[in-house]
Amino acid sequence: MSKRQREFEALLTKSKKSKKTPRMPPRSLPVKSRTDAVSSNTNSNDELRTEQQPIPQPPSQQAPLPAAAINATQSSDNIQDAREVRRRRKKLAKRIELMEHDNRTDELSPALAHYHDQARLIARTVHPFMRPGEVLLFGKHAADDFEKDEDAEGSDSDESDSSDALDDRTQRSELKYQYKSLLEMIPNLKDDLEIMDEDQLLILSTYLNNRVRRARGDDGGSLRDRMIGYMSESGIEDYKNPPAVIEKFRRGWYNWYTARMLCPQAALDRFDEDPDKFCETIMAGPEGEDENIIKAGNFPSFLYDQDLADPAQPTKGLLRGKSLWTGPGSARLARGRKDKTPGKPPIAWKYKLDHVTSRTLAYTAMLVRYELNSQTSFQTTDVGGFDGYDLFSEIVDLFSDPESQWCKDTLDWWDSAVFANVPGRQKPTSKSGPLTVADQLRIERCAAIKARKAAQRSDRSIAERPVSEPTVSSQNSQAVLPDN
DNA sequence: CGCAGAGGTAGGTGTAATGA
DNA sequence: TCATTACACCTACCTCTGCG
Repeated sequence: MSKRQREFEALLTKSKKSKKTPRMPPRSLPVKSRTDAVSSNTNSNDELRTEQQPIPQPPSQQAPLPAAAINATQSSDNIQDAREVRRRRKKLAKRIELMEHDNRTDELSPALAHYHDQARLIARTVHPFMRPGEVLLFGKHAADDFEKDEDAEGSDSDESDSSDALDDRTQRSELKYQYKSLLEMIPNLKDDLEIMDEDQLLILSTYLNNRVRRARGDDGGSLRDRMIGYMSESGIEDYKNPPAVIEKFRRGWYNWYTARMLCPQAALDRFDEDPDKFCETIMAGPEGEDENIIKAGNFPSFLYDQDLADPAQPTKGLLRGKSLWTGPGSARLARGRKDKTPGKPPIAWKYKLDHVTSRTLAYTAMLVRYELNSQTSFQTTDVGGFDGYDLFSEIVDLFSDPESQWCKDTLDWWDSAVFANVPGRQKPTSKSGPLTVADQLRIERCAAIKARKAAQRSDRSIAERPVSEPTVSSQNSQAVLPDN
């Protein structure tokens, strides 16, 4: 564990302890007491405040300045600023109070509906195992170091860098990405963090964490039984009639149906030769040449479209599967869900997601992997040395070069085969046949916008390097199409 | 040992949209 | 307007863990 990570852990632990010490039975706590607690907590804010963020005080408590130094305009500005900070603090305290209430009662306050929706989207579009507390602490205390990090990333990495240092940089980079995503998704977060104290941060973290966990649970549940239905489409005669129900503890390597889906695509021939022997090898803990056989980097067969898969080309047919995002009714439709379909709209419709990102795909893959295995409680590790966290990272990494042909083809496929009918989405232009005038104008318009954005990016590039990850979709950044 | 909280599951309920 | 559909997500309940 890196030094910085230990510092985060210590801060997180400290936050938890400081919260637990004065904990009272929440149900018996009268509303007034809770209000008092929230407002009194704002004082402990001082402990965490950085030097760059002076403590705003009401004008009456500010030390008097020498009369000669007082500029009338400045004085007026100070009063305005202090009022503004007081106003923000008040609003924040109210919001945190509601969150604390929701945390305690498991209710959903209507005033926080947007926070609730965005929080549920975190697991789905940023990281299924995000620890909001760690990310927020990182952002609050390390945001100033971002520039230094980016300078360091920009310099040629020293070959003598230890793997620990590399891990540390990777972790920081991931935390930075998650923090920036949170800023995009959670309303007012940047402003709130500036004035938020330790306890408020903990309440917000718990609020986000509860919703991340629930969204993950709900999505897993909705996939659980659908998975069995999809098996009948494997195309292999022996696997076309799976049992209607396979209990969770009988999945994984305990039966051929789920085992074949978990088997690495590259090892399917070996699996088909003797499925029982293959399963035994995995469950006994693969050794020697087989040690890495089911490591996350050897992508399991369920991630492939078996009609396209080609042993000579490991990426062919990869990541073209069914959709969590457009609902089960869409899984067998050529262009995804129809625009006009009875029933409550699925996730992609609700959040206006009109394309996938590496992270939404990785999230879905991880959930499916878990639903196929025999574990009865959610864990990232599984028999045979498999690690779900690695699977997530490996899939995100597949898209690290957005210019690669595979990356473009895969995202194009998702655009046309799954998200083609999302309302309000730009319809992809037909690749064959003459373009209409509107098509030509649209292409010109897109090209002009792209050129303008590229120019703006290059202007900013000195002061601010772009995050390497693809943009996370959110309600605030809807309709961002991948650059392909 | 009891309590509280975290993390999980199953099943019921709510709801947005369609179409008669 | 109302029945139907197909989904999201809420609720109740469970187990496990940490703490006093």
